[in-house]
Amino acid sequence: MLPSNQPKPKNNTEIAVEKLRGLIFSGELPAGSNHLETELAVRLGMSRTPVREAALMLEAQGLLEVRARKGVRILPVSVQDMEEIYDVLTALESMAAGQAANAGLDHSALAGLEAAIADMETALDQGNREDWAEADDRFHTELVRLSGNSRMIAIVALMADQVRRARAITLYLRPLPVKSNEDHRQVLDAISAGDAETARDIHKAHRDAAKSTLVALLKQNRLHML
Amino acid sequence: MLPSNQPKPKNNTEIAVEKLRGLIFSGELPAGSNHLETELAVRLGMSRTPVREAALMLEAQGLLEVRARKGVRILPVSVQDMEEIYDVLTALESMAAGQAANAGLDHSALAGLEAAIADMETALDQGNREDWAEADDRFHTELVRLSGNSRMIAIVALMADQVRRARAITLYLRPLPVKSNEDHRQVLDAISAGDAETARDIHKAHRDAAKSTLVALLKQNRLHML
DNA sequence: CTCTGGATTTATGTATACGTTAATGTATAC
DNA sequence: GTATACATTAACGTATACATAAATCCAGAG
Repeated sequence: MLPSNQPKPKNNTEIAVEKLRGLIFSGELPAGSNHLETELAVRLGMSRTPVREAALMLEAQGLLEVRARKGVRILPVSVQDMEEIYDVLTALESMAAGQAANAGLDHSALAGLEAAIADMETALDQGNREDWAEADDRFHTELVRLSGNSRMIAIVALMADQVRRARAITLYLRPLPVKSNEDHRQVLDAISAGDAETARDIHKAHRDAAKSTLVALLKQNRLHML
Repeated sequence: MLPSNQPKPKNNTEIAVEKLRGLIFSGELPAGSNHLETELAVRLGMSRTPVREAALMLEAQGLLEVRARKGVRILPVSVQDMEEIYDVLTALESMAAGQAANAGLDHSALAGLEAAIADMETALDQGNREDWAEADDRFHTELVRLSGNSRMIAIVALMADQVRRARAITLYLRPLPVKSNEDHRQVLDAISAGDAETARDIHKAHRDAAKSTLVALLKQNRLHML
């Protein structure tokens, strides 16, 4: 079978999950806002059943909250939430970096990381923060993907989702991430060299620094909720 | 308000989640088995709607799979699954151990860990594997609880759920966990001493060893699926 | 005897109706 | 003027009916 790029037929519940995620990330359903199931059903052009099922799934993913007679509430992300999420990401990604170093991956297997770093550098030179953020995200996703651990991949994706809005806001508040790019390069070098401990340690330090920077930024700007 | 031990009123979906979890862990719904929604609804004494919603939630938790026209399938846990889960637990718990060491916790805050270790030692002396497993579980849960990271706590609980059946089976196959108890004690000592790096490293080594033991045991006994 | 095509069955996916319950608003008593 | 109790309302939780699509079964041809 040829690689089918056909969008496989999805049921309405899956469609509702995707649409709601889109509405949340785009800010059309802002953090803290409440929405009745009926209202969302009309908006998505389907009945309450799939909308309700989608809401329950998104609740499990930590994006919203289903409350009796109050509708679904889009969960805001507090500074404390950000700290929690960064810690989880740090723990999992650092392990992934160590495992990648131990896996003895050849050059081609590391091409994804290499490309992400190159793109980050290009974006940085051009001062294009959006592109940098995309490539940075790609680096972290790829790092975890190399672990081959499906649970790790899923958890990291979930956590990344939860901070997506906050990152978009702080993207233009933070200093240009020059140090960050150096860190990424060092992590890749350690993985190439098969040095698991260095890969782990550098990545952990990188993430911890990113967390500190972000938290300080949020507090400076009085952004306690996002 | 006095501490209300009244079981707070739960809706049928929550009840269905609990009952289904119970049926899965008890083995009444064995790994790999398929069950129609209607059938489960009759069994739980409610209509399909809450059963279906519960199934979707349990699917998000990785305990089963909802397939169109094939009913829900209780997911078996393969050796590879166990490896993945142990790696996630290792990463998160190790970080938690390090954070606990850095938190400067006093003796009373560590009482839970202390008690768990004491219970493990008692159970070991008596050769009571069930009690040992319970106390071991408590140690790991408590370690993560000390981090105060609600996401970490939730993820660890989820992962622990998925290996619960497998652990019950291997509990009587494995050698008596003498080394394990020594490890726990060392982790607690490092936390007490505020030595984050040692706490992290020892705990990681402990978990990695546990994973190796378990995987070897499963393969020796041809238990590829649980 | 095997394989193919179509009819049939059946379980899910979805819509909808209804009961339940909590929130809101109003009226009355203090 | 305030507080309380009751009526009203509105949204969810649940049951159920129905549409849809896949799996099964059977017949007929090769």
